[in-house]
Amino acid sequence: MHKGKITIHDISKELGIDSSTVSRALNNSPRVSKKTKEKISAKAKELGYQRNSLASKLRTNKTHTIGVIIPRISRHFFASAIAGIEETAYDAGYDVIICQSLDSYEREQKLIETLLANRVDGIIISISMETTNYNHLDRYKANGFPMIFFDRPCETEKNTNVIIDDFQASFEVTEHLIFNGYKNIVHFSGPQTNLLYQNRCKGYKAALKKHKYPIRKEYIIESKLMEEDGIENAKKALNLPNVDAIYSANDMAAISAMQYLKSQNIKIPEQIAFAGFSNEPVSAVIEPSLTTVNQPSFEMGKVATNILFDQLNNNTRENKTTILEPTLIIRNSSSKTNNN
Amino acid sequence: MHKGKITIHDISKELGIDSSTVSRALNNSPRVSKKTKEKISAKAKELGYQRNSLASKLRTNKTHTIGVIIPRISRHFFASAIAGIEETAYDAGYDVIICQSLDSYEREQKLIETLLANRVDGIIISISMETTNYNHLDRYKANGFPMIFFDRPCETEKNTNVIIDDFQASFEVTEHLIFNGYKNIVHFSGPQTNLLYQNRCKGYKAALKKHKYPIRKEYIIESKLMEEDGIENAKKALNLPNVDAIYSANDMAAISAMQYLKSQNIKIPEQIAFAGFSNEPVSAVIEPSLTTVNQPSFEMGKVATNILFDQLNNNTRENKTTILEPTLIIRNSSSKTNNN
DNA sequence: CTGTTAGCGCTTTCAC
DNA sequence: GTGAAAGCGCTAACAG
Repeated sequence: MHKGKITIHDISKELGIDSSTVSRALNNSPRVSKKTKEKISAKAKELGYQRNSLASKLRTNKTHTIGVIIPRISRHFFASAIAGIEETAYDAGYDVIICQSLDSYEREQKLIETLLANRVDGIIISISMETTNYNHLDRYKANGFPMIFFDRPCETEKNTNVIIDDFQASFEVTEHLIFNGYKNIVHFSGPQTNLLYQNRCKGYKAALKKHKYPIRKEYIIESKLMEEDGIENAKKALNLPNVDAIYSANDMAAISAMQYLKSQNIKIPEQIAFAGFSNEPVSAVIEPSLTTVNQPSFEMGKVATNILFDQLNNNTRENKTTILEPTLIIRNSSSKTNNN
Repeated sequence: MHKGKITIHDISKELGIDSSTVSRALNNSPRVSKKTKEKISAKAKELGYQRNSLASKLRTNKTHTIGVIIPRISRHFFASAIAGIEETAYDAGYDVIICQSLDSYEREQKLIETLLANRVDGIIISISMETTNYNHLDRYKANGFPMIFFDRPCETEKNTNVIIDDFQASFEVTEHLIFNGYKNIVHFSGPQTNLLYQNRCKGYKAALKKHKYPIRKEYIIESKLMEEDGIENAKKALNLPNVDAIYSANDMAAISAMQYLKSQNIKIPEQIAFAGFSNEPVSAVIEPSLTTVNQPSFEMGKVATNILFDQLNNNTRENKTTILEPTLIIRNSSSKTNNN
């Protein structure tokens, strides 16, 4: 019986082979004979040897691990992005550590510290909505630590971002509503702390402007990304005159708003048409007529990871911004038929 | 300028203080004077010192990290359980590594290897649906490595499990349907590889038996936990005569089945009543009349983590099974009114 | 093909 | 209150 963990030295002693050879064998070095390898791996299995990655990582100064920080895993968009990240990473022999910031700046900061203390090789991050200054990031970027931002852009000139063209997508979905006869389009926006919601808001305004529709401040309803917000948003929208369409740039608000409207027996899209950003499969279930801009979440994850690997392998750190194409999903014709 | 990472030795040299003192100071040891501590932490900040957790963990043989393996983060139940785990762990100063098995046995095995190689202090796991033998777990449990199973029970006599009483919950929801006048209740079940779905199935049968209703094999429809399965399930159910209620023990199947039925304009619950397990908030949105058994996912996470900490702190490994109470949510009266 | 040796960055006795 | 020295488990020159 052995107390504590088995090390290569235990194998070494039992076999009378030096621990360096054991190490090489276990790493499948070509410089060890097949016979020795077999003996060693047999003994390793017998003793229940379990490699100590910490020691290995410390020694080699390589962890083969990437850190991922996202607001919440429960959001479909992020869960799907993670799937893309993991697939790409695992294929390349990398491990992935997933962390949630819960959209808290403080937590985000701590997570970055922890990931760096654990010497991850790079970080893929979608910054929290509370994050308005980037001091906690600049320090590491200055040292050439690879950081890839996705979904929520971060100073696009100075960083590597993987995003969609939020302005354009927002413009198109708004115009889609206009083409279908809707005039009084409420916009549910998100926290204006981040470029993402700023750009979506700009796209909405630009579409209105192009078609010479008025831009009314009270028609732009801002909120956080919480489920509760949707109900508030819906109530506010109902208090406005003549609303015939809602374009929500914010999944959470959209879904819970629809839920609320339904519970009040306010039908969608007969009285109100919904359109908006959403990767939540639920939205289609709640309202099959919903028009949505689906972001390529899985692909985003893959692309971000590949860019990170590029940077790691070629030791480059260029700050390019990659823009992916979203998909406008028009589930059925939701034209406005009655002109009241 | 310094190339590479700053270590305590860099601070030590710059200050002419031994690295052991630097280490003590950085760990806030009471055996270092306040003045020295201040000097050291100032210099650390100045140099951009970033502690190397790997070295620390290797040396102390303590990682203050727990591993969590769940099938998928995108499932609301698991995302919520993770929230409970993280909250408890962070409060205790522990880090959490989240991994998804994607319900693959092979992947689960590898993840366990990786977590153990990284010397996590314990693992909280909800085993994959493909997992039918526990060899990959027994080896570590035999060594006294702490493993807490939750949601999906694993050999309850031999392990520490945190579960709900699936039999009882299933019995109650089935009986609830019976009390409301439903007679021909289809049961959507999950993979029979795991006790969980076995027990839910038994509960269903027991309720029928108690009320002297026939148990018909074709009324029990088994499937995996995939979204696609729901559609198949729904089709199968529609082919059966006289179905007036469906009790799904499987969230995914339930949701996509409802989605399918809706798309076919088959109304719920007028022709068919649904009831079942679900922590997905969406279910309430899709069908406000749905009766569901909600599992205390967040609490499960907290409880599992606390049990793990108990075992770690008191160095005990008793195999008790903790049974939590689910909530039967009856959203509105879904009695069968017409007796056709 | 295998052994010797040094050291990754940190903590922790043991001295003083 | 601080320093000296050893070592966690592993890998990687360098020899032979």
